[in-house]
Amino acid sequence: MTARMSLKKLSTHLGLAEGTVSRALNNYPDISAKTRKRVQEEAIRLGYSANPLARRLATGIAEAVAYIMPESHSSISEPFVSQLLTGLGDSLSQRGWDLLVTQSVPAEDEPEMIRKLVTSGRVSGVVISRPHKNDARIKLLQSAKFPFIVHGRSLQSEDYAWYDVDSEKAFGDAVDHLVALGHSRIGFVGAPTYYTFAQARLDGYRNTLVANGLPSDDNLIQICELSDDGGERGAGHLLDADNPPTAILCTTDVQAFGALAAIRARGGVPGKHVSVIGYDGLRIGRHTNPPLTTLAQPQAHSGRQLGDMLLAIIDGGDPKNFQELRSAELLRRQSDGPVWTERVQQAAQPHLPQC
Amino acid sequence: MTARMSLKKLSTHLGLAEGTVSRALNNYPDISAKTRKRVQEEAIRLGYSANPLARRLATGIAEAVAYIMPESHSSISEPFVSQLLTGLGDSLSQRGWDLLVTQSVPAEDEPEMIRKLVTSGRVSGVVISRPHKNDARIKLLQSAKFPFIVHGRSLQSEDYAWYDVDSEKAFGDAVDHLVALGHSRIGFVGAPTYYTFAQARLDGYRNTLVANGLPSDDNLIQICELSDDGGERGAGHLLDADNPPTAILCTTDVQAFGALAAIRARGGVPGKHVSVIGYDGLRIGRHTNPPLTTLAQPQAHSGRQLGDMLLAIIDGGDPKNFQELRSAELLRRQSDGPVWTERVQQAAQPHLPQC
DNA sequence: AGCATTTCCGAAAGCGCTTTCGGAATCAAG
DNA sequence: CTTGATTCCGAAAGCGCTTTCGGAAATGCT
Repeated sequence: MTARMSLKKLSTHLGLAEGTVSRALNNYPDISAKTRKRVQEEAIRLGYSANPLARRLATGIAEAVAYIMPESHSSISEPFVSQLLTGLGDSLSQRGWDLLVTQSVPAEDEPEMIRKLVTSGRVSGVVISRPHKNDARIKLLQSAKFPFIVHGRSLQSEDYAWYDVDSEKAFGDAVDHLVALGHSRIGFVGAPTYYTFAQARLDGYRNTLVANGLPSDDNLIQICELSDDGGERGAGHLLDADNPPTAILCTTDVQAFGALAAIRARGGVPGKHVSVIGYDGLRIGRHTNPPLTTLAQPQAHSGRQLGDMLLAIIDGGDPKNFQELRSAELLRRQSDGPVWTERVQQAAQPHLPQC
Repeated sequence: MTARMSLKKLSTHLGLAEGTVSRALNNYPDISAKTRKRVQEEAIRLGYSANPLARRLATGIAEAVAYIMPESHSSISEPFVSQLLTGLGDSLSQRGWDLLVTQSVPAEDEPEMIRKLVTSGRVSGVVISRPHKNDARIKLLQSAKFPFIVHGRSLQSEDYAWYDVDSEKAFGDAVDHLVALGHSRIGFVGAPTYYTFAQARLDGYRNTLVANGLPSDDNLIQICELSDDGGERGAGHLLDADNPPTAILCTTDVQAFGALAAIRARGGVPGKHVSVIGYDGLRIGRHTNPPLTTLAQPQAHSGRQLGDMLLAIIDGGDPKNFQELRSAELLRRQSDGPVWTERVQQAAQPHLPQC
């Protein structure tokens, strides 16, 4: 590999001052069209491109944003991270910016990590996932007046940018759907409610229950961790109680996988004896036993969207103008069905809705 | 946020020269223990830490490495990416280095992207995944004498660093296992063989077949894409042919999920009528129908390992000394079983091995 | 032709650090 | 009390760019 071309070499080669060449390359208006053309052509001919580190130091623009990895309690790799990063990378690469991935080290807490990140000047903005209802990171970034965007929302979400899916509404839809299928005892496998999304989904479940004239029974609610094991435990408790639910709503697909297992372990057939509905729309849900009915969020391009919005904010846009709420749709596969009774069973085999 | 502390301010505050303070902070031996202590304490008291961009420019060390995202043909998000990044991040953060995630933009090819990345000076090393048998990226990095490590191997792997799992051996083990269960017609759902891992797994399958005195029949081999749909198509072709296999080996778990679906779609019971074995050890395989028997690779800390090795190479270590071959283990769940025959069925219900 | 503009480029001062080099102060030895 | 060797720190030159500023050259005007 030949010695890297520098501005200095390029400028002496062209017989121009460094500053002139720099301005020509950056399309300053005070450079004649002729020399600008000459400079730019020679630059690409010699394969010159400015050293990003030097440029960043000189301009004070980091040309990079950081994605804060969600804390991974249970070493469950988040299935959405890869997709989100791809989208983010797409968005940033159009501008030639870098995507950093960071996580807090065990020794220090996350706000401290973010504080260091922000003050270090390594990045121009950050995106965070899975905010808590009262998220210290968000407050920190707000008070620092640092550009950021949230994948999700906290309780007070008026003053910053976010991209979220209305999971409260989604869970309402799911309850309506189950009620329409005849269910009146609907269980809920929740996640720790310091997560905003966990609270929202619980609210959607509860509120829609009452809206349908059904009681909201706390015995039908289990809060457990965001893993298949968590879901299995939670659903297990529900099923083992007196007067168990005939349907179970789970906060995430991964939990729902565990719920399916819990039902099968007790000799039941999910979708027949007990309905299960998850949330996320993971493709992998097509392969569970039975295929999982789920609330599918349109996360195909959420990363792209987050990136574009963050860039707009870094460019000076008002964060308040970048708040996007998408909605999830019920994707019926085979884990939901009409409420099961002996009568129905004798009359006819309960039909399984098709995917 | 108060104005960021700079070396200059800190040094005038201390009544020392900038250079002196810098050397004190960096533990140069020519600074007296007394002043060094004074400087370091005052630095942390005032919350000073060097601007990374300036340091990187001055030292010429990028203090960052890049992870090249595998090309995502089919928009299938790779389940292992998240875990790998976590491990990589762990390793790098100990040194305070950054982790960049990059991918090639549609407009340019991957080697070109890597060339730019390397010459830009933004990173001190790169890690790449899923190498081809004859990988242009590897050649490029080798000829540039740039520090890198490969997650996997190419055909010629003597001269660079890699971390890989012996999937040839793993597939041999799987064939032995199936033969021991009585199978003699074993199908193979492969991936494009420009991927080294795809070729290795195919080789392991073929060679072990002959080693067991069985013919290697090309009609039992289907090459298809790395997705559940690909696996379903491939397995479907196998099953629809004359004299179909009684067991199917799949290159990845995701493909195996599709194979399970193909069997079920034809009225068969995977693990009973037709055995299926995947590769990856994805946790999600516990929830398929039936739970997938798989070759589990110990990828829990592969990211960490890759990071540590790359750092050692950047520090001047000889890449040849950093080659690590791990092995995968057969994780029996319920998609494999003895070869199915009418006789066996009449004699007794085929038993399903437990997870 | 003469003056006021405008156009275009060179020079220089940073950006915030690191690192080499040399000299002043300190020390031990004669 | 010298001398030579050490110890410790200051000064300055970068790293490779950007950007402001001022002036020379070219242009417009009357």
